[in-house]
Amino acid sequence: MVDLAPSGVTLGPLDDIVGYLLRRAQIAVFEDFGRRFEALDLTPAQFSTLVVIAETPGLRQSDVAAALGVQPPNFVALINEMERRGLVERLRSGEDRRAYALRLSKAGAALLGRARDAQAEQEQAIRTLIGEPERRRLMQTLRRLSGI
Amino acid sequence: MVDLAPSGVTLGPLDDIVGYLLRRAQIAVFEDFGRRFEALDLTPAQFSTLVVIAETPGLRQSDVAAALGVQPPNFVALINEMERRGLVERLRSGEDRRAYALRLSKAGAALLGRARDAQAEQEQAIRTLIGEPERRRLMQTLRRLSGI
DNA sequence: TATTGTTATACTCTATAACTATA
DNA sequence: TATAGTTATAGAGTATAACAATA
Repeated sequence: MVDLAPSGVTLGPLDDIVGYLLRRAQIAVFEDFGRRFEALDLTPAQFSTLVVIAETPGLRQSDVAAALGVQPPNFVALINEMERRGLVERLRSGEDRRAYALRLSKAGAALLGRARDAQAEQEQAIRTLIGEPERRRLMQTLRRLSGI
Repeated sequence: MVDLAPSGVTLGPLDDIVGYLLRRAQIAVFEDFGRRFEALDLTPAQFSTLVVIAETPGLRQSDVAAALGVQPPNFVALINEMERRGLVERLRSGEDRRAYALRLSKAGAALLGRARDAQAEQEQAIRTLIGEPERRRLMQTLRRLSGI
């Protein structure tokens, strides 16, 4: 006969561990992203791909994949889908005919415009929650933490 | 004939998006965790499970799973593996014979001790990187961000 | 020989439906 | 009829090996 503990669970020490809190916050923010981007039908990976291509049109697939930390084989399916939807164009390079130069289509640029708006709204929600000075401070700290 | 852009990729606006920086920092911190916990053979999910059970011995599986945000079916395999390794004990409850009361074994408590040391070292590395006041401020902000 | 993009594949995480044994 | 734990399964995300075309 063993007794069960009453179900009032406490996370205890977990609530003072940066990695744990980082994970929980990341999940919450990504779920919020999912709700905001549902109508646009864009995942975080697709959104960041559009942003990088818009920033530097003509990049090779491998450069974009490396910048985003995606393995080249996994990036193929991601670009296939966005090309199928008419958001991204693959253009064979004249200099190196193995490589594609990636560009946004008109539709891709238009969708990215709407996506940036949705993204700005999320950033505004974060500002409302923690304040702008704290948001800037958080971003600075997160950049440093990436170098652990 | 299409020109490729020179491969100097810039992430552009992504570097000012909290969600993106959160994800990058979380990946970096979890990779660091992976290196530190390699010898202990513990994943973040296993470590947090040990912590919660140690904090409140006798909890049911479903309570621990809910506290950690793991679906009950996925939690079964996690507990199976830790029971197989002799770290966790499943004890049939007398009050409710459907439920298990979870406890750490001696070996589980010992391994958790070593894991807490490894975890404290990671926390110290973070202190070295960003300073203790900033670490406390970060944790507070992350807790608030989880409520987005 | 090396590199770009690709295919095939496998492994981890996560989510849902449906079962069993108890309540 | 409902709940605790379980099984089966399917979908993402991520990783590596090996190939064709081109350099």
